[in-house]
Amino acid sequence: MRWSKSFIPTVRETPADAEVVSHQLLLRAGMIRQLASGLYSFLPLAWRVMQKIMTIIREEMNRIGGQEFHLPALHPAELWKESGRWEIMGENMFRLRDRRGSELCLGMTHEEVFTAIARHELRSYKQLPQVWYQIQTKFRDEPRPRSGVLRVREFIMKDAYTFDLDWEGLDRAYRNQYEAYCRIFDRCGLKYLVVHASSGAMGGQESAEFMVLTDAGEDHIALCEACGYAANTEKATSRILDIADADGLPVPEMFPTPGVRTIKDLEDFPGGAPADRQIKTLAYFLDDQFTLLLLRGDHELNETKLVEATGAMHIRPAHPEEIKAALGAYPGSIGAVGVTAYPILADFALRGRRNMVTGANRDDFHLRGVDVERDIRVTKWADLRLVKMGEGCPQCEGTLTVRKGLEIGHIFKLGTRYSESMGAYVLNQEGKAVPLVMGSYGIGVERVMAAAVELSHDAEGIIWPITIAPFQVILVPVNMADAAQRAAAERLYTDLLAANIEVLYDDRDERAGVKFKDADLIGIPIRVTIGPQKLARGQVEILRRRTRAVEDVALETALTRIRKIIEEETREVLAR
RNA sequence: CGGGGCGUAGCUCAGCCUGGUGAGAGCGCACGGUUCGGGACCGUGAGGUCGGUGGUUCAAAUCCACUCGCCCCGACCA
Repeated sequence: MRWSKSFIPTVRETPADAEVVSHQLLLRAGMIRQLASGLYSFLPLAWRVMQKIMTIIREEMNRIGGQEFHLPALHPAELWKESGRWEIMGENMFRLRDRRGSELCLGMTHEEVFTAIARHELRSYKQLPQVWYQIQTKFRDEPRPRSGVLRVREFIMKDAYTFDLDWEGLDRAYRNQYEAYCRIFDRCGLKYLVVHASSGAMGGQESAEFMVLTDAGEDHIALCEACGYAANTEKATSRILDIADADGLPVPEMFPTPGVRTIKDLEDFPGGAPADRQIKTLAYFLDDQFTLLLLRGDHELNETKLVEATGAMHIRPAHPEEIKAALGAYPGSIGAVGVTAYPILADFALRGRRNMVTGANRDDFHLRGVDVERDIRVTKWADLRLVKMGEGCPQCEGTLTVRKGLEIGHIFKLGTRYSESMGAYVLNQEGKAVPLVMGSYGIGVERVMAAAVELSHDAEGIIWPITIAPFQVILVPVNMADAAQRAAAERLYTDLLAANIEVLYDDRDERAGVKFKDADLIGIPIRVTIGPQKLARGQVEILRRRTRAVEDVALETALTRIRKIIEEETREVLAR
């Protein structure tokens, strides 16, 4: 490709509203442009990268027996009503009506449609297992699109679905996908982590996320260096030290705490208590049921765990006025002692604790000497706590650190969640109808591209892993006005093309500095420079973007050498 | 949805607080010239409904109201 004929609109200055590195660099490299909030156009350079990623994905999916489909993005509402997700997805789903008034939605994911195909067509265990996938656009009306291409409302996802007769089959399918994912991300040159995850709105039993560690990510991952435990904090558990409580009072005692509203206030208040001796009381509505949630004062609620523990579909914190009406006090003075009218969920960390301090349900008063199990009618104990940096690993004696991660892939063991709700059954060997056991597996294509940028860039621009780079080689004659340089460049260009090497030929009539800056910015792994001095000696210069290592080679042997370097670079991507 | 911020040339921004000078700068773009291995220099030029609507005023980019859009921080997910 000749640069002079290409559309590669690089920009010098970083656009003001780009915060994360991948957003800034993809914009500056002339790869993406924003159309509206959460909607991006992919320009030719970006599309080349995405196609390479998709090719790698296809190869690995096909390798494990995957069969590629292409399903509609527009779905009838009935399908989603059958699975129950028409309600669950709420505002995140784009909904519309056709001219006859029928309800439709834009697909957020494709469990429903694939299951609908499966239930019509799969009848016998003899047809199993099946591994189906597609690479297709998904629509999600995100409450807050952000970080460039990382969180958007329309994106390309590779989604795969497996159908098996039984759980052993699903385990195998899941394992295959897991390994395929590892190969995909390895080949894309990403350094990633596999973490235990919550399955959220997808439902199902077990799930794992593929994460790239970067501050641009939105997830928090708890890691143990000692044993390798890694979990999304939505799911993570931890070991915390037992606290030995002194004997308390025979009965809780109310005391005035004027102005005390927070855990911190009460710590500082004379006669108060350290955070780990306080009971934090939160009021939530769980599907319209007012509920009290109890945690240790220094612990934070994990809403994902709350949803999983209760099965609630919609949760929200209660408003101050609602709390006042229910308990007789405003937040800051509420507690669960003596409360019988509402369910009370308590975190395991409060079990057996005595001599605690909590709100008295009277503004500006607290209770001391509270023995949790004696004084509070807990309806359910659960793990509700968000793990924190520095707590103990749940699997070994190590310590957890918490780091930010970007989710690039997620695999789920769905089980029979969809096959049962949507009636996808096959006959087994005994002639008995059994629900298909399903798995679902997703990769965000744009995120893979952005993650590569987040992980691999420098002050000058992007450094693409050669496996997904838009071009393998960029050829830059330093001065197009020099006939000798131009002739040499044209010849090498023709040779590279003939050798099937992906080359971007910077034939623009620009100064060398401009070309070098642009080459660095768009991140082509191998730069071949043709300049006056070296050319006079019959040589060209080869520079590697990542290491900046430079070597001069004879013009005649350049092609061979470049081929060799491409092989080396490719090997290095896989080795990293 | 709650909180914060921003909309002036293709891009980055100044001007606004304290209304009134011919709406500006740098970069980019076009043309001419000199340059030519790390975003060159000189000259000339094109380019704007100051996000939109309404209002206040003799006078609005500037003040007020409404509205649209975008970004960032918190609850969702590839």
